[in-house]
Amino acid sequence: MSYWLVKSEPNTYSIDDLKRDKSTLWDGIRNYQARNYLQSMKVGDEVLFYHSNSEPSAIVGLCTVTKTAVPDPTQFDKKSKYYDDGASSEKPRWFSPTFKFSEAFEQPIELPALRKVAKLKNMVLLQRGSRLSVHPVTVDEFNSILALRS
DNA sequence: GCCAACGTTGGC
DNA sequence: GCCAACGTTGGC
Repeated sequence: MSYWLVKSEPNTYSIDDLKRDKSTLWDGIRNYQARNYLQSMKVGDEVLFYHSNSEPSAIVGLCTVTKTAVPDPTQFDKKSKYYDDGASSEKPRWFSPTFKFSEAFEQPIELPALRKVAKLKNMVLLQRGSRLSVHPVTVDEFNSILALRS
């Protein structure tokens, strides 16, 4: 099993939206490295849900991969802001797994708190200038983060 | 709102 | 294939 972290701006799609929807297709990702990670997600993988551009930014919950990636339908939708001219149904470029809501933390684990944890100092999220919106988390990092839940 | 970091685009 | 210009992300 693998562990991941995904970012979302809460005014775009929040953990509460996922809680309400119960399950969601993770679409609209337009970065190749993030795309490759989305494609390698397996059913049962655990995914930390992070609110970016938030006050404060924080890890706010947990979800689970319930379906491996399929072609992201928004790349074919001319009306979508994620439409991609260079993608076709024969040659899709972007892919989306499905996540199921698992848990919303009672207390979000805020970015400053994460920075204080020695074990997390190498975490991708905390690297200077890290903008990657989907990335792997080690099992140690994952467990350290869950241990911070109150 | 500012700006650093980084990815992408396109001219050459 | 280089690299300048530009766009986006995201912390502060």
